[in-house]
Amino acid sequence: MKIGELSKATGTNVETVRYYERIGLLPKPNRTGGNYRDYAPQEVDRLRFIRHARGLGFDISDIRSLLDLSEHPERDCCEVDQIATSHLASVESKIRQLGQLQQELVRMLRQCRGGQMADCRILLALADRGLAPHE
Amino acid sequence: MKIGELSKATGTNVETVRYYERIGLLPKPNRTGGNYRDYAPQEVDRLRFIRHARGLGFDISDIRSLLDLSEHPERDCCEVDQIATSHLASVESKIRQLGQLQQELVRMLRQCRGGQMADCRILLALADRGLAPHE
DNA sequence: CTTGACCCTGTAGTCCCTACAGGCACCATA
DNA sequence: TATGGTGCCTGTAGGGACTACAGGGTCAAG
Repeated sequence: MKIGELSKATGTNVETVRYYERIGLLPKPNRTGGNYRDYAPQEVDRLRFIRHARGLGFDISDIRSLLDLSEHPERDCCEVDQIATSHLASVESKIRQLGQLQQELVRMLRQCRGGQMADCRILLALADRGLAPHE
Repeated sequence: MKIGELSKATGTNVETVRYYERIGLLPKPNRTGGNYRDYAPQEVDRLRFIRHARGLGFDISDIRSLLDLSEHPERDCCEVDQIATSHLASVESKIRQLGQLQQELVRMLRQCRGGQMADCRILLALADRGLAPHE
């Protein structure tokens, strides 16, 4: 299976496949006579796994761990649980943060009554306090 | 006012201040005899504005526009409104996406009953389908 | 006069790709 | 057999928004 087919089968950009190989997330495949990468069918699964995990926001080092772990079927799966749990926590904290941003943006926008820049409430709101989006 | 004071007054990394200057977000300040940057007080406001907007997730090019607009007090503020509105939309869509991720992660984690890697539901869930986090 | 905190420039690294440039390999068609 | 088009190869640079040095200069206090 050539890189283009793997790419299509998994919905992954060809450049990304080569990138994953470069950083060691995908093993180096065999090569054909013409020096083309020649993938075994199970690489489709591995790459789907990677893409799905990336789609869920796991970072590459998490995925590296998950793949490593999955290659030791006899070991306990609590490490996997840990990675997923901590990722969930970070997703949830991001949701909370964004919720606050959203509220602040809504508040800013509600104050805008049109008019001139000089009185723009949005710019005022942005300028007003220091860093803190909270409070 | 030296760069370190500006940095403290705004809670911005010194390197970041120089970076903003390099990309033209902050004007080039005067220099002292010893070639130190010497900031006028209003730069504190400008930098606070920038950091606040960044904290709200506006990207640099948005901020550049907002700053440009704020320098034309006679113009209509609807462009500002537009930038903020479209940013709000993107925040809201990010929130929706993350909400879906969260649900999928929770679902995955609920299925984990501990045990061995070979039966790990989380790995299964990650491997199972193709790309789609949805459905 | 030396120490230490601060400042300077310039460059490289981070993360996760994406996008070339310049060149082979392969297959179908004329 | 020539040719064209597509796909593949390597290697490198870019992007966004910083961050982190290395290798120096400046300044105030002791």
